Amino acid sequence: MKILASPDSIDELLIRCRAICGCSVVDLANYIGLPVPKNLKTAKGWVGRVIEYALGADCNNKAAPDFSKLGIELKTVPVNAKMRPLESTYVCTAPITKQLSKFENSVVWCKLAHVLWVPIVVTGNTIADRTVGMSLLWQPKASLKSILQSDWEDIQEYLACGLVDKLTARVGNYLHIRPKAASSAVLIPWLTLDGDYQYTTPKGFYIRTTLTKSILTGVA
Amino acid sequence: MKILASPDSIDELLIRCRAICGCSVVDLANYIGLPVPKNLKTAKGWVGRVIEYALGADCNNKAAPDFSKLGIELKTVPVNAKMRPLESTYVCTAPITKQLSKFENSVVWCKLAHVLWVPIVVTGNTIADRTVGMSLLWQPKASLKSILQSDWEDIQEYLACGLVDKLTARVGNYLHIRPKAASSAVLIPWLTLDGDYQYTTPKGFYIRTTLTKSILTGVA
DNA sequence: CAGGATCCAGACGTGGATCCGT
DNA sequence: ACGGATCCACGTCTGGATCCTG
Repeated sequence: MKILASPDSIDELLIRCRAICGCSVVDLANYIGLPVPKNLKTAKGWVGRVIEYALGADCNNKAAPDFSKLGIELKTVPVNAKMRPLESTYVCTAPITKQLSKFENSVVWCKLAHVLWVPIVVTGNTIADRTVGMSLLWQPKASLKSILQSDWEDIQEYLACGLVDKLTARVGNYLHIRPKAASSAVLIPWLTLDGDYQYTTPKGFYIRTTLTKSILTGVA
Repeated sequence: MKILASPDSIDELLIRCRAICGCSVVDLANYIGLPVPKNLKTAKGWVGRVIEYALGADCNNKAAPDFSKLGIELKTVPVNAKMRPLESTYVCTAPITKQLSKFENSVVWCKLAHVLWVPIVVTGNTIADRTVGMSLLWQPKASLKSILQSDWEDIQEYLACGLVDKLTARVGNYLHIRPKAASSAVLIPWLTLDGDYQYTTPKGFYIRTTLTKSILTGVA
């Protein structure tokens, strides 16, 4: 398999982005030497992995940004022909205990502060119907950061108040919470304000398509 | 592979122990359907797993006793022809942060409160030279419990005082600390009293052969 | 169509212990 | 001989996301 080193500069990263723009994801995978699954039902993260390899992201690195030397996070997002995002975007796992009190120190902000968005244009139902779009290196404007922070603080508020079961995907303007687990059967304990244990499915932070749409159109 | 249910009673467990007493470990593994490695260098925990299957211990159960219905922990211990233990016995991982303040609530005590010792008689250097000895269902006498507690408290003292690097295998009469990791390259952070981070290899609680010898001879 | 459910790969942690150099 | 180093299996967790149903 062809392994690319992590890019040393933003210029190098952007050159790589231009190089894969327009490519079919299957062609990219073949070039790299990654096996191509029949469909994405049982390989949901496969496209993301292809792009990681194609751009030389440091795969298998935990809490660090994908491009560690540059401090940049990579996010692939499926879009239709009009560049409208088809899915919300996973950001990171959400501890169901209260996090750090400052948004700036949160994993969410760490991930979203500097992102390379790689749109994947979806033109049909097969895995062959996915091509790489034009990448966008992005940092949130101050106004957006405020909204994200406010969403994040709202969510922390639910946790601090022991309202885990009331914390649904409906909470949050741009940033919200969704289940993140192998299935709804996976349960983790959390401590209520009464000191009792309750159980809930693990959660993740996601951003809504309304926001990714604004990002991809250059509005955010 | 032949899977045995967890025993429902101590009698049932002891009957199983008698049934495998005298058996070659390789024969047992073949009967169960477990592949036999060439040697133990690269399969160090293999004998323990064979005995788990042979007795119907709940494998793959985390903090719980091996025989969950009975609250009994299973320990295999290699011994020579004179029943002298050849190795110290691993008890559990040792958090390098201070544990609970009461020995009775510690994982160490939880594991050692009720143990089924299965001696494995080692008569040579090959994997074929290991046969199951006579098992011993055991609970520590009060006098021993005091010593274990004292050892455990000494160790907690080192941790509380931020003396992780001074906490070697020399500390403790019967219970002591040893490295427990894939290699000495594995490092975990710990917080010194000064608030600094330092790194150390993960540790485990072990009991010395002097103690297991006393146990197997019925003295402890 | 959005909220909830689900899926894979690979890293990591833990329980099972024995190896090995001084 | 014993203190420190090491090895496998396997369950769990995390990062990568998309599926699916009312």
